[in-house]
Amino acid sequence: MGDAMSEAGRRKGTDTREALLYAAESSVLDKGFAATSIEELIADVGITKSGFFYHFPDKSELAKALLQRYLDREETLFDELFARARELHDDPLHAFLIGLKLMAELMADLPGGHPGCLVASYCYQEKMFNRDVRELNREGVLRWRDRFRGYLEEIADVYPPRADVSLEDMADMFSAIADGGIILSKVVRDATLLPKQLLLYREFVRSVFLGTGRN
Amino acid sequence: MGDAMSEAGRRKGTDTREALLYAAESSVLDKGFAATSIEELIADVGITKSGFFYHFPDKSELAKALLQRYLDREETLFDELFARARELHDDPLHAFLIGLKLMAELMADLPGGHPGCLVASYCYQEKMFNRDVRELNREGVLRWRDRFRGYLEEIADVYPPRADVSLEDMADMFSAIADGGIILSKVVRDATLLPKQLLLYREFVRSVFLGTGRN
DNA sequence: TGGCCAACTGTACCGCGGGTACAGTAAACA
DNA sequence: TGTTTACTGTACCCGCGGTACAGTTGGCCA
Repeated sequence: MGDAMSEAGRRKGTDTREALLYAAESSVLDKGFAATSIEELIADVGITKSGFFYHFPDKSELAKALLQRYLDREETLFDELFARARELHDDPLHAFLIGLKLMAELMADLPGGHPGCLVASYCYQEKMFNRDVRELNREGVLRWRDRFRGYLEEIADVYPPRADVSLEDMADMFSAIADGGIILSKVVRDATLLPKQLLLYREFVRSVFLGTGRN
Repeated sequence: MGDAMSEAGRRKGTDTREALLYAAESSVLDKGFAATSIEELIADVGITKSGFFYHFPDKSELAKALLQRYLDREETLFDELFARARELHDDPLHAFLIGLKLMAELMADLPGGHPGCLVASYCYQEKMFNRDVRELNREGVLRWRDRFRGYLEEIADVYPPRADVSLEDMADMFSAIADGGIILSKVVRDATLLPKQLLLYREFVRSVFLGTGRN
């Protein structure tokens, strides 16, 4: 497809594997896992069917590797983004708000809009996947929860929050808003909706710890 | 499967069609549209392949009918729920907050948790569907936006909101939270997460129009 | 009573794609 | 020189979407 990471200068095994995963990811996000044919992937990458089965014993191993790669990438993205935010402001609340702003800007700058979240994609095809993959998905979301709960608890030590909101639920809310915002953007075909939702979440966090400046 | 609406006392055409849609919906939400085989549906319903193609010229017509039916059902659910809320309180803000509470309770009472949102499912398999179906999906989400924006504008006439939040974005936020909350609940396998997210959205709406009681 | 029509069944067939099973090979490395 | 890595080539099975009809059955209507 003329994409980066297609047939061009490869060779050397791990590159082919990486190219398969790259091709598979966009196809899975567009059509779903079941409709992503191995034949299509090997055509993109320029190998034979035997070549595919050399790298992945079956299609479910592709699914697993794909999700693992996705979760790892998200993890390092969050690490880098919130580390950068912390460099820009030492206060945990303002650092977090800066991090959310950076995230919104990042999402706004994606050329064709956000390509989609593999966790959500897999969620709506869960019966296609074995226990391993489903557990991987679950652990991924729970790691996001832990990360954000950590940030929020650190904030709550400095800024006592309103009593009646659970920090765990607020942490989960980020995942919900992100996944929901991606769906919104994709279905309505308006790439600005995802960053707007992230900024609304930011507003909510602000109001919980700083108040609305009203009443 | 011993479900309601399987082989039992049917006959008479529209019932068979309805049974096919019923069987298709749960399968699509579990495995995705592509992995939902016609053979599986006709086995559930107890007809032959020819019988299926009598009701739907091809699989994509099944997809369309399925989504249409889903959107209609959601529409009447929202209508009834917020009409009931309006009966319980005449003030638009408090009626809306009651409506969100009712919605959260409804979601909490679903036996096996929320089965999933077809809009989200289709969104992650968009390339499988033709322009008709994609447009139907888009219009469905835009109708949700209009509905909630209507509620929020009515509220804003009485309770001047904080200047820096867009009512349209807040309306979209409901869809995002609902779809995100469903994904959260399904992936983590904790049915309480969806109602919790809906109540957090309720908190946000409250704080925007009534303030947090802080600062 | 006859005829029409809706709602199917039955049969037969095509092509694609996932998956299996090997045997063979070219290049890099040790 | 031999082994390992990363493949290619060939051949084949089966499930499933989809096509194409011809035939059947029960109910309603004239």
